[in-house]
Amino acid sequence: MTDAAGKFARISSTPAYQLVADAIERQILSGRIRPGQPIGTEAALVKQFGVNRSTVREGIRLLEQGGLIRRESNRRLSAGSPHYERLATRMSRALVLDQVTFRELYEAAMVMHTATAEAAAERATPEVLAELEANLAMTQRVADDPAAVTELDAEFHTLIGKASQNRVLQLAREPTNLLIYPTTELILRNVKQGTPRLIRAHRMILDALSKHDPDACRAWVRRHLNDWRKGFELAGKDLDQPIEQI
Amino acid sequence: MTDAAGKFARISSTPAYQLVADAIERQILSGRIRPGQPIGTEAALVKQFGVNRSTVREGIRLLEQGGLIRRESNRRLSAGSPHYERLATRMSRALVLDQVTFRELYEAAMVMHTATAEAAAERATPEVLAELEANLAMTQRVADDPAAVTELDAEFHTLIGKASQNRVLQLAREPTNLLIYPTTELILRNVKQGTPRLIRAHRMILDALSKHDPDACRAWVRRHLNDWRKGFELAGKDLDQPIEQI
DNA sequence: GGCGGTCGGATTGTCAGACAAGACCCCTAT
DNA sequence: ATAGGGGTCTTGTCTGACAATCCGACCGCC
Repeated sequence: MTDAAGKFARISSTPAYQLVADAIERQILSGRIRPGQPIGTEAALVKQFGVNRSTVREGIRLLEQGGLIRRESNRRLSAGSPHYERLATRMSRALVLDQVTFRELYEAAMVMHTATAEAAAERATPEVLAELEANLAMTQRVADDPAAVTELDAEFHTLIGKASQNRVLQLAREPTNLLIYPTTELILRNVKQGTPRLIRAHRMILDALSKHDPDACRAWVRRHLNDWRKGFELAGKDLDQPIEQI
Repeated sequence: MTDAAGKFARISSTPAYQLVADAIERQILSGRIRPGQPIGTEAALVKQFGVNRSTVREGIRLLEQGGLIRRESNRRLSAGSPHYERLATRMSRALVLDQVTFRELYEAAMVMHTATAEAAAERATPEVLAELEANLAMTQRVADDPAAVTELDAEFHTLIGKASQNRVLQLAREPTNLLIYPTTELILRNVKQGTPRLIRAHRMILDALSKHDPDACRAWVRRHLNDWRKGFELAGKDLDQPIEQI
């Protein structure tokens, strides 16, 4: 990017509130302030940085949205590791704004969900299996309520992510989960076979997980996702359409 | 907010600056304000929302960090779709703070990078192939500078993401890219065979992409990642260690 | 007529100070 | 010992102000 010798570096004066935010961020990332530990009061920060309270507050706001700082119930600010859920919503929002198509979503979900399921089959603990079992039982109980089934479906897949014990995969997967979620309800309402097929798929996936059988697990997740795609098309949607806002 | 009659309303008491941020965010997400379009001036927002300028500014800061709003060269604020790079750094930061291990990173990268490469083999355009070719040529030229090779390696993999034409996968993958990156240099410095093997792998991957051969592409990416893992262990690191900060 | 310099308005970044509403804390009265 | 009361601290919001900068318009000069 830097070419001929005569050019000078692009001048960029960083605003003070940005510097404040950077400083606090470094403190947290370097571990000097542990997650959960309270950040100083605004007055203290004013003294430390030697700037006005308004400036400090603007700097804090920069970090607050990112989740690096969160408000306790007391309104007091403390450092907090940004949790995945928040990041995931942000990611899916970016994808929506970028007008990603359902085909891209489907393809990516296929890759990541099968991989997660495979890992989960190898490592699922009895605790997670119990949670999944409870989830499935609840799904069967509310089978005639598409909204409830949809919600439980999302939870089911999040639980599989948990079972995989791979947080990188979990984070990478979560946005697709969020984006698939709103269409599931639409499908369940429009496609008769939807709910029974969903429950059957969950049953088989859970069985495969219990038996620690990665291949069966992968196969059924694949089938489950294909069902989703077919239901999507049956509901009269086009796969190459951009996904809509949530 | 104000209810004198009884204790009915569970007071949510959202701060005003948060409300301002939410309002602006809705405007952008709903498409009423297109990316790149300037948001009003602070004075205008003050008038619209009926709050003080400080409050408006705090609201703006909330969005600024997320990339929903960005400063033009004029310092003027305009809407902007948050781009992946920024999100990716946020995601990798979260993973670091969560003390994710290298094994998790390796496993997730294996899944997503092979899938991306496969998709890229099917869809790579001549333009991207040319970019990759240029990248590889440059890598060979600076083969004795680990830092430069590392940087070009990261770019190589980002280009493969681009070639896959799947933005969901691209976003999901990017954090692993960022996290692998800093260790690559370490490996290249400590392992003699590192650079030639890296170049050879890139060569083979690029050939497979050119021939639109997904299987070969997948195989070589897999080998490339295994090299990374082995190099990591050869450099005396433990796969089950949490990844360090960037 | 084209060019560069200058000026004024608009906008952002920063500051000082103030006040209300809660949250917190310590102290006391029962 | 516990409930209540008051003082202090902290955050959220507002008012007002000023410097730096940017932008556009205007003006004089070649």
